[in-house]
Order: sequence, then structure tokens, then C-alpha cells
Amino acid sequence: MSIGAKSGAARLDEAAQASEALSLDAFIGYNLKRAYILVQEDFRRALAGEGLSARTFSALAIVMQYPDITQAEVARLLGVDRSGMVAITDDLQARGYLIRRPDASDRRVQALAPTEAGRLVFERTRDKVQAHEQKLFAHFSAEEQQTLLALLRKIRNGQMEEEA
Amino acid sequence: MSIGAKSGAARLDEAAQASEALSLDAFIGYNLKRAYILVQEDFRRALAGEGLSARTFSALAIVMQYPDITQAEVARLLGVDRSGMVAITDDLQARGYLIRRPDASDRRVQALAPTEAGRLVFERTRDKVQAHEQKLFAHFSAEEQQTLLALLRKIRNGQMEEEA
DNA sequence: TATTGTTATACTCTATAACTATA
DNA sequence: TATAGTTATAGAGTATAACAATA
Repeated sequence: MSIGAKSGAARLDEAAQASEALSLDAFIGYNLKRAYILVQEDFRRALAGEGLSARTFSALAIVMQYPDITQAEVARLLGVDRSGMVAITDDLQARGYLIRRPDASDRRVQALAPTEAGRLVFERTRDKVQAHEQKLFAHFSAEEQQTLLALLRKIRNGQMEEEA
Repeated sequence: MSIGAKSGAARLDEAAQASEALSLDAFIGYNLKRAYILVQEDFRRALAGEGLSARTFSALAIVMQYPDITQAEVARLLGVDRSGMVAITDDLQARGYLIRRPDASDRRVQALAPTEAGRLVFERTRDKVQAHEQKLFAHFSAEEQQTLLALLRKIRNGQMEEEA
């Protein structure tokens, strides 16, 4: 089964002790990636029945928060390219969750407004996501959750200051 | 430029205050994603000159840490599918950073062993990544960095316990 | 000149299914 | 039966470049 005489697991443990310094686990970036993958998979499972992906959920949340926002503004808030917003908007409109509303004062833009169905599905999925996040972080104390949230936000803050 | 009489930014600030409860920023998952994207882009920039991606770097790190490991074991450690390891191994072998070494005791497996060039490039890129991570988290205290690391690891721990 | 929405396009990453050779 | 390595393939997500309409 394994390469030498020892079992694979035993060999790995031994090697790990011998070369702690080489470990990926020492990098924040690596741990961030692994954590993100886990949480994202969990998120996907939580929203499986709703037909919403992470990005459509996020876009719908932004439209709920800022009714009559433009696609370009949503893209900026989410940190993605304008071009990617078309498919997301198409998807949400096809499901009847928002409408493109022409703006009289600027005929280039189409304001995005949630429909009643969009409002309902957002509130339902938001609750699902909240419940799932609570389950996912059940082994975290309230303080640990707040600390994690604050530290994750701080990563973005440092980056934003650098850009400005 | 904007939809109403107000500027886009002013309108967004106002709306944000009016609907704090709808905000994506309340979700750990969303903040984790945004943070991950930033750190990953930074990582990419740091390794731009080396021709190594995050996954090839990670795989090389594992092979350095566990010489003569198999592709399947690397895949398990990295949490990806075996099939994806082929392209990564091909890439690292084509660059001369590792070799596939047939295993006499199990002719299905090919042990992965770093070459001297692989050792050198790994140590150089690891230092680059460390330096870049230090710069990226310069606005974090040493304690904050350790706390973040511990909390990120804890996310995976909770998941792994659940699987076991 | 700059911006909005849009299309076409290509690239990265990843997973699934199937195959073979081995165990 | 199960596992290792492999291939083919398809999907999600994202970015870039270009265009017309409009500011």
C-alpha cells in the first residue's frame, strides 16, 4: 500500500515532525484558502435548493440594500468586472427576482430593482445562510466569531488604504 | 451621472445606514471570500516571476516536506482530486523541480521527489511568499496574525471532526 | 474623453467519469 | 474489490478587449 515498510500515515507524521519549517500551515494565505473552500462548499450546500450561487446571492443582497443601483455600481461593490454582471443580472431577472428599469435622467444606465419575489427569496436564503453559518461556526464562541469577522474585514481595510 | 439628484456615493452611504441589517458584511463567509481574493491576488503578484501558481507552489511544498510521497497522498493533503494532480506534477516535472520515481514495492505508484533545482526554487519562493505575507499583514500586530491563523485553522478542525 | 451595458472570447481551476495496471 | 495514475471532458467563475449609445 505505501512506499516503504511503514504505513502512509506513520510516515507522514514522522516527516512532519522532521520538517516543521517547510509546512504550508505556517502561511496565513494557505489557511485562508483552505478555510474559504470549506465555507464556500458549505454555502453551496445551504443554497442548493434555491438555485442561487454565491455571486447571485451577493448581487441580490446588494440590490436589496441599494434599490435602483446600477450594474456598474454593484460590480464595484462586489469587486468584480462589469462584464460579469450581465450574466448575473440576466439570471436574477430570468428568475423574476429583479427588473432592469431604464433611467430617464441617464439613458445609458438601467437601474436594478428587486421584485416582491426577489425580496422573499432573498430573505429566505439570507436566513438559510445565517443558520448554516451558525452551524458551521458552532464550535466558535461568540467572541471568536466577532474576532474572526473583525480580522477578515481588517485585511480588506489595509488593502483599500493602500489603493487610496 | 447618477440616478437621482445625489451623487452615487452619497446615495450609497445613505442607503447603507438605512438598511444595515441587509448587509453582506455581516456574513463571515462573504468577508472570508473577499479577504481570500485579495490575499490570493497578492500571492499571485509575489510569485509572478517564478512561474509558480498557488497550487504548484503548494504541491511543491508538500513534496519538499514529504519526499517520495505519492500523487494521491499529495491530493489528499491538499484536498483536491487525484486527477488534478497530473497536470500539476507534469508542470513541476517539466520545469525540472521534481521527478517521478517508480516504486519497486508497488508498481502502481510513482514517488515524487524534489530535484536540487526544485529545492532551490522552493526555498526562494517560500521566502518571497513570507516576505509578501509580512507586507500584506504589516498593519496587523504579531498577536493579531497569530489569532487569525489560529481561527482559520479552527475552521478546518471543526470540519474535520465532523467528517471523522 | 469617459462611462454603461453588452458580447465574444479565453483562461484558470476544479470535478466527474471512465480506463489500465496493479494490489 | 480497491487503489494509483491517467485522460477526456465539462462546468463555474473571472478577466480582457472591443463595440454602440450616451454623457
